[in-house]
Amino acid sequence: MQLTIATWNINSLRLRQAHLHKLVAELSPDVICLQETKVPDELFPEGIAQAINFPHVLKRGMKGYNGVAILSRLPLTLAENTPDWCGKSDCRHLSAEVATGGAPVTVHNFYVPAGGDIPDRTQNEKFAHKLDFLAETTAHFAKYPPRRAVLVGDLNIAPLEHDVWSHKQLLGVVSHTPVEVEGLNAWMAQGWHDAVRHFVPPAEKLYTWWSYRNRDWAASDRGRRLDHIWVTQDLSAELKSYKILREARSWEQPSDHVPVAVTLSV
DNA sequence: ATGGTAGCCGTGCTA
Repeated sequence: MQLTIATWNINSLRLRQAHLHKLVAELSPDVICLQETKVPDELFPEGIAQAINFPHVLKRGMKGYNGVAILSRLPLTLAENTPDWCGKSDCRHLSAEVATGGAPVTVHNFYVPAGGDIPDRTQNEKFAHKLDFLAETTAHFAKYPPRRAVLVGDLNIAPLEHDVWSHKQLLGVVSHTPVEVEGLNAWMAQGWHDAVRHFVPPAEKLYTWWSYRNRDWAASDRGRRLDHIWVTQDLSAELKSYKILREARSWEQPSDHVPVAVTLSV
């Protein structure tokens, strides 16, 4: 069967429930991974998953910040005992097994710390947290090599030169600094393959996020590719297509991120 | 070099 997995930093699930209908119409996903849901589990709007016919829901949310969720058409089994990253219990990761026609597929949904403004771990503890988070995920997947897995999320790093609108101007800006890129690449090297760059040559500009702090995001087009989909090497030959839903940045009261999806045979 | 906007919740924090 074909499996389509979408990822989206929705920046408040309760505020943008209606957008999920559009996401489903445009991408026809089987699994939707959300970040920055910004809703505690007890206030999670269960009705929205029913309304879009995604009966299987896992969520890990908190008040005000962060929060991740997985909505699925296919049965999910929560992966228990995943690490408490950096000991913060701050709702940045959910992992589940998805029941498919064939063998199950493991999905990881991550929301990596943004890292604050100053790219120096001694001056900025949020940047230190981001680097520590990358080191922990790298060590985790080195210890437990992933198989038949898909990793998605807002990883808050644009690793390639053409994942940002200006490589030179962003080299010192958090999300594109060499130390972050090195950390992300070390993580990816633990068995992962970039499923979107699989389809798009590195010289081609590719963005999934455009700042709110811009009067005309489309005209200036100062984007970054912060949202990613990776697959394990055993699934890379099964990749069929990808889509970045750029038009979502123009939806009414939009998120600053747009959905990304990949389809593979499983 | 600076400021710009958005969402949550309180008059600031995080992105």
